[in-house]
Amino acid sequence: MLERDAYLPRGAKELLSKAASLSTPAITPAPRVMATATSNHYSVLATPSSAPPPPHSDSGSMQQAAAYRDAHTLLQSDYGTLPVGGHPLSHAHQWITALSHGDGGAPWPSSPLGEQDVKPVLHDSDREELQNSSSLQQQQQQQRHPHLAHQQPHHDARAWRTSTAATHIPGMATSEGQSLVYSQSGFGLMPGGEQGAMHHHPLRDDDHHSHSPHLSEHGGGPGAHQQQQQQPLSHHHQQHGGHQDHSDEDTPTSDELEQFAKQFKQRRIKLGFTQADVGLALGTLYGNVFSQTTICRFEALQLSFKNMCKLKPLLNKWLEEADSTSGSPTSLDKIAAQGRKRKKRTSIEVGVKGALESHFLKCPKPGAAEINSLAESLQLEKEVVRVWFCNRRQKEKRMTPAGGQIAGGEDMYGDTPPHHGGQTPVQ
DNA sequence: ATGCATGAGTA
DNA sequence: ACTCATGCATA
Repeated sequence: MLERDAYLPRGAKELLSKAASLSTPAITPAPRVMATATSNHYSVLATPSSAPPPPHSDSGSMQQAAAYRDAHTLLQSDYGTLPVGGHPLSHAHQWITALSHGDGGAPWPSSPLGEQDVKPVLHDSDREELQNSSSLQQQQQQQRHPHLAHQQPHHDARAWRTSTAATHIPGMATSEGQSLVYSQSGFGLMPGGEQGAMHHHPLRDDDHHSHSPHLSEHGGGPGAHQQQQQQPLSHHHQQHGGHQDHSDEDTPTSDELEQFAKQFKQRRIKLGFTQADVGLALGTLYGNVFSQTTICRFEALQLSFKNMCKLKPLLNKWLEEADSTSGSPTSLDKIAAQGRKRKKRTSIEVGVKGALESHFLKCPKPGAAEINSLAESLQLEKEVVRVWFCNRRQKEKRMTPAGGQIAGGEDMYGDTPPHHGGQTPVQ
């Protein structure tokens, strides 16, 4: 019940807390300005937002860092304040409402920041390209799941730490923001190369579907991570047959990644940067902005193997940059932000969580019906329950070094039905 | 540091 | 409807 309230824009309860993570050490090279928390967000009706005008609006790209922070802060607490054409978004589940209903061009014109996108290096043309950095992922993992047993040295999320399989990631050694075209396909099949003979043929269905991308630009509005897409690069799934040794240096092995993460964190701290700073810098330097969360997870190795591999080069480059420019202020730019509506985070009570946990143990992949009943009994939104399970599964896969479960691997739960399109076996 | 959330791409 | 990458909002 409480949860439900959260959805409503009534702004019943919103504590604007923010800032916790934004506060950063004072060691940063760039002048940072902390924005003062404005005020409301959800309480659209409660208090008319007072969008303060941006201090700067030109494309000066210098103190964007500060600007960004400001912007960020404002935006965050400003969700419900968008004066967007007053669409009556008051339906319970319309959190994400508005985003792209062309109401005038800019989805979130209300941005008090004024910084639309002043990125020196980013332009529409770029957006498409640079985005590709975050594109390699899922397919691979998914496949390993069902039947990867012998196909590849599954370096999947949970097992990747244990398996020191030497995986190569072709491509992506570039040092340019725009050339970061990671080839994920190579990733998936490369194992055969070195492994020798475990794979039947060069390409199984694995690679051909691998490719893409997805970018999620969802809530990350402010981050401005626009869509990422990778280039059509012809799936160069180079076979393993004499696979060229990537002359570069990216062939992250689990150990390497671990080492790197460790090192990275240390350096970062020594240089006086926060995780958030790094994320921002990556955006301005290479076009892909990442949040503090992602950097944090990288350092904590809480990302999937593939994801780690993808980020490593970027972070590595940033390290070099930061290192060389340690004395001089680098350009900490920003990125424009767009506000987006995001549902307020639902807090699930412990008791309810326990119930969910129990069900999870019994059935990690509940069918729609089951989710429904669960939702009812727990008085949660069905969507919330669904998402909870999704996140729960992800977490399991993530294999945080903490629990130390690192399963050996195979499939944890039954996955999608082998054939015959009809999910929801459980009913 | 982490929980809940979004969304692209895919099955 | 799911997975996976990613992140806002929070603890």
